[in-house]
Amino acid sequence: MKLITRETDYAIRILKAIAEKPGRSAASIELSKELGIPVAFVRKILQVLARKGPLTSTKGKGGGFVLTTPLDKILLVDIMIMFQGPVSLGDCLFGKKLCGNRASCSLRCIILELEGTIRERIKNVTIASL
Amino acid sequence: MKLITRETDYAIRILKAIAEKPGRSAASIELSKELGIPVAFVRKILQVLARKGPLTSTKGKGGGFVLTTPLDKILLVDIMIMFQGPVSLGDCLFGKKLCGNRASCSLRCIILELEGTIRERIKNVTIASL
DNA sequence: ACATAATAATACTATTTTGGTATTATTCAA
DNA sequence: TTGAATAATACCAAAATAGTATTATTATGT
Repeated sequence: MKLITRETDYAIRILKAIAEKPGRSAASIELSKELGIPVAFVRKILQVLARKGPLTSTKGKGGGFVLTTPLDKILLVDIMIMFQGPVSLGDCLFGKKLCGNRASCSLRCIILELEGTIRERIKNVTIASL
Repeated sequence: MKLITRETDYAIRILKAIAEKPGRSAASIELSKELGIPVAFVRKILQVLARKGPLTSTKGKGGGFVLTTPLDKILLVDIMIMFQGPVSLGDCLFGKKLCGNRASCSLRCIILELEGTIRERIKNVTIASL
C-alpha cells in the first residue's frame, strides 16, 4: 500500500527540477532527460501542474514551464490531492451499504483516527522541505 | 487508498460469525448466506484462515470450520498480514533504485514515521474488540 | 506571412492489483 | 461405497495505476 503514488513522486521531482532553473522556462524534453522519466509522461504531469497548480506554460519556441509559486509555499498535500485525490485510508469498501453499523463500527473509528493523524502530520509539509 | 482490503474485512466478519456458533462447526454455504458473500469467495478466505490462522476444518458431511483461538486472542494485524502482507505505507515505488538519496530523503522519513504510528496504534487491536 | 518548434488536449494501451469464479481432487461419515 | 462436504489450485474480470501516441494549437524567428 502506498501513501504517495508514482505520479505524485514524479510531480515533486519535476517541481524541484524546475525550481533549479530560476529565471528561465524548462521544456518537457529537458526535464525528461534530466529525471529519466518518459517525455510523454512528464508532459502529462506538467499539464496537470499547469492547470491546477503552481506552474505556467509558455508555448512556442523557447517555451516551457515556469514556477509561479516558490517551493516553500507549495504544500505536499496539494500535490497529492491533484494526483491521487484527498488523503484517506477508509476509501469506501462497500460504497456506504452493507455495513449497517457503520456509526458504531470501531474498526472504522480506528481508521478515521489514523487518517486524521496522517493529515495532521503532513499538513504543513512543503515541497521545499523534501 | 485503503488501510484494510475487502478480503481482510470479510475475514473479520467471517471470524465473528463463526464465533457466534460455539460448539459446532460452520459450513461455508451457511456463512455465505448469512453474510451475503459469494460462496466461492468465502471458501477461499476460509482456506487461508484455516491454513495460516485460527481455524480448523473438518471435512465430510457435517463438517465445517471451528475457531481454535478465541477472538480476543486474535490480532487484527495478523489477519491483515495474512491477506494484505505487512502493514506498510512505503511500498517501494521504484524497487530500491532511482532514488539515490534514499537515506536522506525526508519524504521517506515522514512516510516511515507514519507507518510506525499506524503499527503502534493497531498493534493490540483484537478481533473481539471490533 | 509562414514554417517550425514547442506545448495543449485527449484518447488510447499496458500492467498490476484486487476481487471473484470454476474446476478438480480429496476426505470423511452415514 | 456413495455423496456431501472441504482442499487446492488455476483461472477470469474489473478497476486502478502507469505509460504512450496522436492530433491540434500556439508562438516566435526569419
